[in-house]
Amino acid sequence: MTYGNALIALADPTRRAVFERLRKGAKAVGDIADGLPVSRPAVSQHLKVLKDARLVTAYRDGTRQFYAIDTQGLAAVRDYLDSFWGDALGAFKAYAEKDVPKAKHRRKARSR
Amino acid sequence: MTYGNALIALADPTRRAVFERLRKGAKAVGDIADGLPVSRPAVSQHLKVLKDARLVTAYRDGTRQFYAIDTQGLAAVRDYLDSFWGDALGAFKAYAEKDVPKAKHRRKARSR
DNA sequence: TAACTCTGTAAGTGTTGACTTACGCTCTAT
DNA sequence: ATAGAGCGTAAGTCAACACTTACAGAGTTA
Repeated sequence: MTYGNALIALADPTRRAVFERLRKGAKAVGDIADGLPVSRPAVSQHLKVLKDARLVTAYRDGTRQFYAIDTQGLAAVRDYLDSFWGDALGAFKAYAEKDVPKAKHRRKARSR
Repeated sequence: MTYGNALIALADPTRRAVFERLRKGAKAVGDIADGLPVSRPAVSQHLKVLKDARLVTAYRDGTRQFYAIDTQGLAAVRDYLDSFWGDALGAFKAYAEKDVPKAKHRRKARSR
C-alpha cells in the first residue's frame, strides 16, 4: 500500500512544489525552501512525508541534507494507475457490446 | 492542472474504494455504497469529486445514476508522473557522470 | 573550546474536508 | 394523482493536517 502514501503525499500542492523543485537534481533543504511561500520547517515536514512515501531519498554532505527524487514511489503509483486501464477498457467494451476496431491505448513498457 | 484534482481525489482511501468498485464496469450509486462502511450520501459526495477530476463519468437509466471509470483523469495523472522519469534519470546520470569528489565541500552562496 | 550553519522536532493554532442526518427533487408504476 | 425508489444537496460536527514559532541536536570552522 505504498502507493497510498505516495498519493497522499502528491495530493498537497505545496508538497508537490517541493517535489518538483528536485526535477533538476538533488537540493539541500534550505535551497528547496528558498522561493517557496512557506517556512523552512514546513518544508522539512513535507520532505519527511515524501521520504516515507518513497518519493525522495536523502543523504548528508556536511551539515547539509540533500534530497533527490526516488522513482520507487513514482513507480508504485504508476503501476496502480495502469492496473485500471485494462479494466476500464474491458468494461467499456462490454458496455458497448460492439467490435472495437483496434486496441486504443496500450502503454509501452518502460525500464525502471 | 486537472491532475491536481485527480491526485486529491485518489488520495482519500474511501474515495479510492469507491473508484475501485468500478473496475468491473458501471454501477449505480446504491450498488456502490452497498458494502462500504460509509453512508450513501457520502458516496454521492465522493462521486462528485471523482467526476470533477475526470476520473468517472455518469449517465442515467431511469431513476438510477450509473458511474463508470473515465480514463481522462487517469491519463492526466500518468502523464504528470511520467514527466518526472526523464528528469530523475537525467539528474541521476548527471550526478553519476560528473566529477563528484570535486563537489564534496563546495558551499553554494545563498541570499538572505 | 566557542561560534556558526543547517536541519529536524515540539507545541500550538486555524482551516480544510470527510462524515452524519434531514430534506427535496426526478423518474417510474399503479 | 399518489406512492415509492433512487439520488443529490444543505447544514452541522469532528478529527486530520498544513502551517507557524521556538528550541535542540549534529556538523564545521576559527
